[in-house]
Amino acid sequence: MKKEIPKAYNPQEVEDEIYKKWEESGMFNPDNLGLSESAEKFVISMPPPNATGVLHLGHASMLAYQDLMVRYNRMQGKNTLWLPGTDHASIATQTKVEKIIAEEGQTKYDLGREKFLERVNEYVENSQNTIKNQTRKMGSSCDWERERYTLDDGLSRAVREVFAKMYNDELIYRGDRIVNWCPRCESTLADDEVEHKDQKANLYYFKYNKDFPITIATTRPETKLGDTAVAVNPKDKRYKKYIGQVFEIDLGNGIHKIKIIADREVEMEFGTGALGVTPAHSMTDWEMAEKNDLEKIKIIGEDGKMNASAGKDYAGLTVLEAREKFVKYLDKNKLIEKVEEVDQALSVCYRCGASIEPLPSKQWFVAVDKKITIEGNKYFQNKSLKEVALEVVNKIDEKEKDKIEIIPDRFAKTYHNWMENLHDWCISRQIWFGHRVPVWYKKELGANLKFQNNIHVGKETPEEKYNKAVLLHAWGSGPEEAFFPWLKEEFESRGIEVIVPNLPNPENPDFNKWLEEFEKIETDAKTIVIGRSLGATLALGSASRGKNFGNLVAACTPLENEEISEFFEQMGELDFVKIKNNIKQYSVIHSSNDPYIKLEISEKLSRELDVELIVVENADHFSGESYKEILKACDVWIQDPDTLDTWFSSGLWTFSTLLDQNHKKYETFEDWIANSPDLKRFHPTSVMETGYDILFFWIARMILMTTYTLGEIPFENVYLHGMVRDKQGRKMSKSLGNGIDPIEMIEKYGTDALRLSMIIGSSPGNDLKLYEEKIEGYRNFVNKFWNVSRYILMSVDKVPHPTSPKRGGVPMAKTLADKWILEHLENLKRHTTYSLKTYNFSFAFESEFGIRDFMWDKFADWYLEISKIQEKNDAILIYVLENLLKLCHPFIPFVTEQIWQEMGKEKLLMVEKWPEFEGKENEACLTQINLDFELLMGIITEIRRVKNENGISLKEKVDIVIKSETRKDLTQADFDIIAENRNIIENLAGVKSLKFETGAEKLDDWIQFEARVFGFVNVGDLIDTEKEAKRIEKEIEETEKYIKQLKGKLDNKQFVQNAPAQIVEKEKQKLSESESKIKNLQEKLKSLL
RNA sequence: GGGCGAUUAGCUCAGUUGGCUAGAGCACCUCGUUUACACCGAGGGGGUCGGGGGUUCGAAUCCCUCAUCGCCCACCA
Repeated sequence: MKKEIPKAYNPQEVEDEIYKKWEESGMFNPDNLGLSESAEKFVISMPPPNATGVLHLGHASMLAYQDLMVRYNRMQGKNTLWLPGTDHASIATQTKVEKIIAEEGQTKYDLGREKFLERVNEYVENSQNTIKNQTRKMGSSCDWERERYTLDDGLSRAVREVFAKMYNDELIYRGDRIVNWCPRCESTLADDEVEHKDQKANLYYFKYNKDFPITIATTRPETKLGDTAVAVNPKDKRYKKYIGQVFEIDLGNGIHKIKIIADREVEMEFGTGALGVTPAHSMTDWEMAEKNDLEKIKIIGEDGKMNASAGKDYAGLTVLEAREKFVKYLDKNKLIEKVEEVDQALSVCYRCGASIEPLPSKQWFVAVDKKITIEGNKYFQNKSLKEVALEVVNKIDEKEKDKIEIIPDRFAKTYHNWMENLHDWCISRQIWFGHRVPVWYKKELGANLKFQNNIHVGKETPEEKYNKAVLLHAWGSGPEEAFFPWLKEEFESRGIEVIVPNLPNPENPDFNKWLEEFEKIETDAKTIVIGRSLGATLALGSASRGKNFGNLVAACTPLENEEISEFFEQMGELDFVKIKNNIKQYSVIHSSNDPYIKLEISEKLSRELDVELIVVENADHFSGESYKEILKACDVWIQDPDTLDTWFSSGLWTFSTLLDQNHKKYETFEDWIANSPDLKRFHPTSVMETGYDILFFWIARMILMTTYTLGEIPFENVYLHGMVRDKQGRKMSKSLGNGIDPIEMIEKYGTDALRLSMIIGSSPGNDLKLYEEKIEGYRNFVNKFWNVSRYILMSVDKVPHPTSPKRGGVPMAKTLADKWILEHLENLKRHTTYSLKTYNFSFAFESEFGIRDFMWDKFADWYLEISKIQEKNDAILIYVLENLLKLCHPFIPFVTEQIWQEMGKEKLLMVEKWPEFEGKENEACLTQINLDFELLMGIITEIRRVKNENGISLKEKVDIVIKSETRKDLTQADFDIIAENRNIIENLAGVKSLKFETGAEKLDDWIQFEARVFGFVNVGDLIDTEKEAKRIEKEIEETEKYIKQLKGKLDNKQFVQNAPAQIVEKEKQKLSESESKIKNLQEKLKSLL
């Protein structure tokens, strides 16, 4: 063919084009692979990258491993699907956008829920595009036609359906319990979203008052304002007498009853052995309070500030301010005994790092311990979610085929341990971005609602315009001018008195005074107070805790006048007076996305609701219809304002992505599941490949949700990769400035090089160190491969197609070198296949019989050099190259495909068939051929060495004598091999004439190669005899030592008796080889001196 | 406090059920402008396998212990 091909591989020039070719071929989509129905499947659900920011090395490594598996399996002829997508990542994304708008000087309350969500969606769309393009850059062969996003219409319905199903099975419930609260995110967190940070803290020893008999110790004095008990160990003699007694204390926020209780959990050695119990603000204390029926006083609000219950001295202060103030108070009253520095594990939010406040709150939970039976579900027969999740995963050393196998299996232990200790999962989040909890509350008019807190006041309150409006809550948005005065008029025209109370001065709010005004309003049931949505920069928060503000109506949002008018007409139909008299609060949201009006209730308020609730399985039930229908259907429908934990939707990922996205065809969930073709074809997925850091967050959730919903495991295997770190093993982070940008590396070294640098040296479950020199090294490998191909394509006359002449597909080998390279190629096929099958990716490439060694050392450095000397065998060159390209393709798809195209192939390498081989895949199969060839290599290397060490140029031709003095040396067959391949030795080692001398009587004893070669080569007079003699002396010395060792071993009766016969035999052989070697060395030494 | 992992050449790592005089790549030293490749070729040096103890004929590999580093879990307030 003799082609002109660039001297160096330039990835930048070809990668994009190749990717385009792949994508346009349609072969990423399994439907186009032309496979039969019965073809084995291979499916990976791509762990959806967060819809935030850009692709980092973690994603890049994940894509490299997955694409490797996917390409390998596709070439194996499997029905291969790699389904890509993105995750909305509620808290992470929301936090990110909040930061962005903060730079513009705004908060989410300024924008309101809708405008804010618009901003989020805008942001998401943008970063999704970035991620998608970068995923392509990595060469990912995923099916873009099946791309999904967790907020897609179909996936969202799946979320609602599963929620409803679980609710009906009583696996989802609403409970008023202590939860982890992040004051920064203003949301609850699941237990595993809380991180612990070690830090020093002061442990204060003090008494509540002078008369109190017990000194307590705490690191959080401010919480003592909510104490209702002191716990001691029942065995503690010091306090035994007090157990059961009740003391009254006053810390400035009213009289508290403190009961002395006994609890075995209390450590006698820590502090004073007495623990002040704060039920509302400590997980431990909460449990004690439950057991002992204690009062729970909530003194810290959702905003992280002290509330009214903490007393007027503390209300409105941050926790830290309150702590300082309270310590001062204790100090002033001489109640502090001592202060000690202790180590403490501070709970912080895994997203924003803010300190977590445990708070009691009404939230939605998934019951993990409730046993249920589901018809047609083989797992759930009187079993709990937790039990099933434990049951379907193989333990270490357990290898049941229909169970999930975790690789590496040590993580199975971690999984089981974690799952066993799982508590009910709190799934509601006070985040705006995400799947809204699909629960609508049917408000029975007349129920008593309690207004909570969360009155937000913005500085920009247009006091002049509207006579000081009250802002009731923060969502909704829009031009107040559009509706506010009009709304007031509407009420008044209906004979309702409207009062718009004064706002507290935002600069210096006197909340108590302001609250008093509200108290007054409450007494007048005919009064309505109109609120208006506005940004909240200042929150009243805890100061208003527990207050009933009476009949408040908040109307938010950008309603047009006519709409408002229409709305109130409807309200009239519903007996507006009745509503007025009974509904304490509601708000009206008009969404620009939806054609209907929803009736909603303020965010925080809803948690205080105690109303009948109705779960609506499919919100689309309402869509397309006007709010009239809603209003007709029931009195008032209020959707829960919270959204679901992002892991709730990701937990469905393997199957929600495979459900028919044209979901409106299906009326019921069961119908949808049963009739989605992709779900039938591709679920359960084959491998879940992801980082070990989300084993609990995600893997565990998928197992829970999928076994429950489908009665099927979500995946057969879990392959966990490690984290990418820098050369020192540190995490890559912006603050350290040690991050590597994958895109920058791709531009510099090419995608293939980057992929290899992440695949090599990585093993399941272990972290990977990555640095630029490493990537550079694999760039060199890629270039070497390029040049090997270049040489072959330039020197071969034409690419035979198919390869011929052939013998079972393998071309005829003429020479020893031919046979040798073919033997090793067969071995490489076995080795690569076995390694990939067993997930030993790095091993496939880097080990003794791996790809690197074959391509660079055996093929390029030996075979190609020999092919320049011997009669050229085009068929073999092409055969080896083609096979090597196929074997390497999953690792380095771009360069291999490019070479394949240079060869003039019509079909894409991507869909070529994986090389076949005979024999066992996990055994190296090397024969006499290999030993013979190694003899040649050994002789050549020895001649080169001697020449090199004696300053003789490799090019300079010398005379060489190969001697064999003893009968255990070279056999006649060996001499035949050497003679046959004499020209190779002469060319590669620079030899003028090659002579043999043998003193052996019999040459048929077979012995190992090292002994045969070492010391035979004699280059005569050309060497520095003194230097060479020294070297040989040293060698003799070492060999003698070795012989002594071997003899000692063989003289040991126990060794001969106990060791397996073949081992003993091996040792004997080694001994005879060494003895022979030493004789040769001595002989040589003699001839030198 | 509990659990897991790591510790092998200057660096990054192999070393699969215990059995080649412990290997590779990079770096290093010497030599080399042979039309595939200097992103290369030839040759070479370099390790008490973290320390100590044990099991065994035999240990980098199995057991115990100590040390250092890293990670995960946990309500010592």
